[in-house]
Amino acid sequence: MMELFDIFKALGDKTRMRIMNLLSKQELCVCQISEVLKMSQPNASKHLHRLRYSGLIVCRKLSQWCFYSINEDFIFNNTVLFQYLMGEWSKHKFFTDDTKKLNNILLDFECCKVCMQKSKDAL
Amino acid sequence: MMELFDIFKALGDKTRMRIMNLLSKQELCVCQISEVLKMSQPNASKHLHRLRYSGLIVCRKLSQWCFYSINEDFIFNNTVLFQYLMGEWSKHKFFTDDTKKLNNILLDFECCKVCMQKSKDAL
DNA sequence: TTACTATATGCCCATGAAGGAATATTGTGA
DNA sequence: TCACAATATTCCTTCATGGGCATATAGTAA
Repeated sequence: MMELFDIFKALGDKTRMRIMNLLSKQELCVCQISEVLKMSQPNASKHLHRLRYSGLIVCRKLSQWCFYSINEDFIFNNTVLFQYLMGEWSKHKFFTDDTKKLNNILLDFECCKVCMQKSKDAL
Repeated sequence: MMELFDIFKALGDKTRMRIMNLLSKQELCVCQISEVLKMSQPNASKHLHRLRYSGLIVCRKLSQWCFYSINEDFIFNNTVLFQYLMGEWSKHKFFTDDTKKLNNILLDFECCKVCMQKSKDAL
């Protein structure tokens, strides 16, 4: 089994929980995450690595961009837990603020217009 | 809100997850937990303190014994999560082994016959 | 009081995790 | 080739954590 405490350890960190909330909305690249969460790119990258290593997220590479998203297997194997998380994230301002900010950045932020287009084209 | 990541941090430890599994079966005192999990009493005590501080469990004192149990408020506020946990605990041998051992100890272990009786009398 | 029991706390050590800063890697385009 | 962009990795420091051990506390019984 994917060790139960590993899942909880991975989620037992403010930053990683915030990342999971963002990824539950849509696939994102590192620069978008570090922008929304106002953190350095290396730091975001490291947390993403951790989440990926724990099996919670997956990565899809497109030229120089890396698009992260929630691992479908994780959702499938932990449906109830994921439902709970979605519920909590939508309930607390702390997370909905991040979500709002994400939406703003998707509209206004220059950095990732190219990669967003690439992402869409590739689908 | 009870901080979401605090819940996950508290559960993101093998020992504490095992304790939660045991307490989901029934109210227990420290000596029973340390016996089942084969760990020192101070160590069990410290983990229980952590779980209590995080709001996951409560303690009921009866003379020199301390009976720990899952916090009903926690269950009420996190029903879906608790369902998930109960499901996982019953699914994996790692936890069901602890549960079996608990049952054996409740029958055979001398240490807590007195306190178990006290516990029942007090209800 | 004293002895004993159950539990809690404090000290210590070793390990691990988070974040900053610099650097390495990989891919693109000129 | 070189320059640049997105991401990953490494080093370092700091801080949190888990567990062993000894000790303190609280409650009971003689």
